Amino acid sequence: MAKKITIYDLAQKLNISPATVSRSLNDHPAISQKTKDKVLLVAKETGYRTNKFAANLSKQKSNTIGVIVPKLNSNFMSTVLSGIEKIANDIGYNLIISQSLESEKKEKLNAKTLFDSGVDALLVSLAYETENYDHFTTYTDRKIPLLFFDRVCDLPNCPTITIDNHAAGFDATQHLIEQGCKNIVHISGNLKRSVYSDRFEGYQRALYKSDIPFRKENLYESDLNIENVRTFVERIKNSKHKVDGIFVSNDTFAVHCIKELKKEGYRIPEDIKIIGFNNDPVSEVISPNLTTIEYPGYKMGILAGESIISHLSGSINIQSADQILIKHKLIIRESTQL
Amino acid sequence: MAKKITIYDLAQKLNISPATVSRSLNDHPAISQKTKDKVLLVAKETGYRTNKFAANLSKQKSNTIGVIVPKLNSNFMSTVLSGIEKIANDIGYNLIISQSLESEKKEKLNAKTLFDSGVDALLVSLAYETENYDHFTTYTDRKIPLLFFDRVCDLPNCPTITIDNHAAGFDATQHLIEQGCKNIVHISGNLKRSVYSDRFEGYQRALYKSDIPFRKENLYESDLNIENVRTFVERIKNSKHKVDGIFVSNDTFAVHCIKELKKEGYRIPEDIKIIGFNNDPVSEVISPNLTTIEYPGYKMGILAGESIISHLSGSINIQSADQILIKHKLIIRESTQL
DNA sequence: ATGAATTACGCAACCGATTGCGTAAATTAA
DNA sequence: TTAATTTACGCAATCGGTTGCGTAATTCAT
Repeated sequence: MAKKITIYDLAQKLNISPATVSRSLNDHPAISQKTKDKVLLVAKETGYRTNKFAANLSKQKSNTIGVIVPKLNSNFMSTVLSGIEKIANDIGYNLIISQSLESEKKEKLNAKTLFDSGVDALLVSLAYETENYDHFTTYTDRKIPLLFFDRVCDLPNCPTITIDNHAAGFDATQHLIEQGCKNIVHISGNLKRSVYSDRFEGYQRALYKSDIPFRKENLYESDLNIENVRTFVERIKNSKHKVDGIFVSNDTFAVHCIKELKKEGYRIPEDIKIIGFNNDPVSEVISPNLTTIEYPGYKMGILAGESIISHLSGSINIQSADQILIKHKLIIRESTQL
Repeated sequence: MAKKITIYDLAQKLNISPATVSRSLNDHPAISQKTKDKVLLVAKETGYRTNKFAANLSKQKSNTIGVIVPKLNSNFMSTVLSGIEKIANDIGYNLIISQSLESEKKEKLNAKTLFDSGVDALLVSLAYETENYDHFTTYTDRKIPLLFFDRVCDLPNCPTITIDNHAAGFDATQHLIEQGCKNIVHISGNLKRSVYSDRFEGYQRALYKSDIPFRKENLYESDLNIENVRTFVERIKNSKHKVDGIFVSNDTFAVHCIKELKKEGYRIPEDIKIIGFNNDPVSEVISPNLTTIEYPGYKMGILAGESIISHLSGSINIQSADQILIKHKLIIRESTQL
């Protein structure tokens, strides 16, 4: 059971003051190199470890970044987190990760807990449900850097990182149109979230541009839970107007649609063409391979990390509310091409 | 910009001592209900938030659990983390998550950082590389609960959570044998990790039990990175003895093997039967659907969380080094059955 | 009513590092 | 050699709760 040794112990051993020890350890310019060396040496020998609790208290910062995500266990989200962690780890920050499980209530709770834990910054991807953003004012009031990624909101002066979902939705739909689709269904997530509503608008704009009328019944809003695939396929089957293209806002859902449609005897892409979203690993496993929009999660994580760091280090003016857009890319595979 | 208010402020407002405020806030029995009520009320009104830094310092605990995983972005690991987070969150603990990226060096660094951050407990799934476990003695010395899951090691008095990999490897192989396979290849991860070596032993035992000789060339050890699929398939093709069954220690790798083998003209399961491991979502997307071993990640996370919590709350004797085994299950699908 | 037993709360010493301010010591200038 | 700078370090307050111990206040028993 190793003894806890403090700067006071070191000070005593060296016959100097704790203040000097502290400054030496932090490489403060007002301390001579000779003294620093002595301190560092003894610190090594005794196995001194700085007590973060004390340092945090006196500095009022924790070297910790909080993250709230809807759920950890999705390929996209864990990839983003992986990127964030990489950056945080590289510069010596810890990451406290919590999930809202798509519940606004839990999100509020997590925001509060993380605040009380004294995170130096907060990264958020919103829950489906969240409509009210008051739980973040605690942060903005105290000038704690706050950044939204993927599922963002329009809070003033809050940087966001997303792809251009509007353009991506447009590109996806446009691609289907170019492949000859005349009656395209769009399966969307919760339209309260701009990620989805933007894609939906892009979809509409593409239709409009090609003089294809938008039919209300061609919009299918859901939580993209694959349990709903069945219902959706029924709807396709019973559709008055023959559906020949589907733009799904999520690869996993798209993949299961393909499976189900194939069971129903549809040929893909001959009868129906399908495009997904995210470029999830499953998109290359399904047969036919799924055309999709690449949504670079890791890069998003890296950028989110870097961006929040730069805010923390104060190198960026806190008022400079930036909106980072990451490039998406259309990846054409078999599900939309003969 | 809200003012920071402390227990001293509350004390002043109420004309009582900070000690009483503190005890009231913590529902200490020595304080009358009347006083507690008054304190709570004023605390609410003024928007008092306890300063965790100070509390941590004086209590020498952080209400934080550290986690080190090889990588965040795998379906299995993020599912486990999701379970851990659920438990931690429910009982008011924060989770600091870091990834070793399969590097022993980084794992050591993370262990040190988390220790310095004052985590109350540590959950670890080891990196491929790790052979030396000295970085954990800091924890055991200080009696900080330490638990390994999935990729575990045999440190004395350290609880572990795994499935019975030996039995699972046996079941997988036995299943292939029952389906008529005579020459079964095993694709394993790094055999330094017991998860993999146990499965390998199970594989051997199953062969032995059916009087099938084990051929050295039928063991393929790799990092299970799908870039190696190609090499592996070549090896199958050029094998002296016709391979008719493959047991892969990882679904993702197995799925890509199927893709590649199909390209080479092999029929699955007619020519070669394949069984994977993990029951990853992709296993139900590939055609033919992949037979696999279910490895309940979420449950593992839940158990890991609960177990470490019980150690924390001291309800379990610290010496009671337990080894929790989670039940696995053989899931038979098309890739092994005609 | 009075001593004994409870109950309710305050005092003050921590927890361990940080930091503004002041000053002795060392260096330079005159 | 002495005064003016500069350098190097120490003092002591501070961050905000927590908690052992002591005592005043209240309740109970007789």
